[in-house]
Amino acid sequence: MLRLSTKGQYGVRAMYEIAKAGSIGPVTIKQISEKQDVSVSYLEQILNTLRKSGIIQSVKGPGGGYVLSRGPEKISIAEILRELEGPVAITSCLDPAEGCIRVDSCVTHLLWKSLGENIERFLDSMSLKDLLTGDQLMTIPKKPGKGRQGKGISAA
Amino acid sequence: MLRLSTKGQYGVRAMYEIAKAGSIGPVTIKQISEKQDVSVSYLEQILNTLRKSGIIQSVKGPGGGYVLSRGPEKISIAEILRELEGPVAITSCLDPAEGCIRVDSCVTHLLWKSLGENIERFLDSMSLKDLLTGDQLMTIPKKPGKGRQGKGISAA
DNA sequence: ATAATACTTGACAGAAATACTCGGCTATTA
DNA sequence: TAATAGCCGAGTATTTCTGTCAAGTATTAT
Repeated sequence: MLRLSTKGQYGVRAMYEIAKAGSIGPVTIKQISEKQDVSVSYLEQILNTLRKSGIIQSVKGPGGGYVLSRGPEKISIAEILRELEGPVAITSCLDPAEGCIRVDSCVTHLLWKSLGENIERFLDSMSLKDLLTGDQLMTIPKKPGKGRQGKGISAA
Repeated sequence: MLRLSTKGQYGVRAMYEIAKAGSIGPVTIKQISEKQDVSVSYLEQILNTLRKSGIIQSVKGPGGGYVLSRGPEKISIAEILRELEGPVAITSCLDPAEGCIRVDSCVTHLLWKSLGENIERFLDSMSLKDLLTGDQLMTIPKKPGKGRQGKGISAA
């Protein structure tokens, strides 16, 4: 349940590649395609959306590619996903584009709303920078408890 | 993004109706259908799944219907959704039924894993009982800040 | 017994969303 | 001016979702 579309996933991975290049220079779609194993065509579509939102900028011509518009610590995962997939909307009721007909009579309304807020809070708190510095996290033992686990993972 | 299927939503609403009847007696599919405005056919499918998982029991014949197998405080929303939609799996990588080919090379793996755990913790902490006693919550003012907001809504 | 009630099961079908591909165009620079 | 690299919109195959339908089984009131 609650699966993220590939578009969102690829988008974050693409942003990671752009962020990783950092000050080295623009990253081409082809490079991202090879490193992340996603087709050039599909990436064009994804990166185009992200460019229009102002989160990245493109440089045309030879030596061109994509660069971040801001520092990686100022770009949240939430922002990337929101641009590609719209706002978090557990139910159509909670989708600002659709609206709810029953609101008050729907006993589960608040439940889904809370869950959505919980998720957004998590995604807002995670930045591209966290992804960059988090490479080491990959080697952390399966069982949580020790080591840094990223932020925003507080429970009830 | 991250929408829950109607199956899961209807499932929770159906469970709510069964829980609400409580000790009064079994609730028929027809009653749930009318109160929650979901077709009988579709509910049959949903309730059958929930019955097989042992979360509810059916009583056949006239005067029959469905009853909870345990107290509403012992049935979490997570359990209901898991039966109907499978485990939380933000990406196919994290779906136990599919598995991940890249695990270590996938920089976003831990990110999605943390998000998934965060969501599960939330859903695990919410029970049917919370839904029952939460009717009053519906009238809480739109802006959060005051009043009880349910549990598990802690931020980073 | 038997009729009425109610759950049980599996197949199937239309709609919608997803996950891409394709072809041609525009801008930049060596 | 030619090569590079992004820009753009339409189109399509696939999958998933969201349900419907029909025939069957079990139980109980009368």
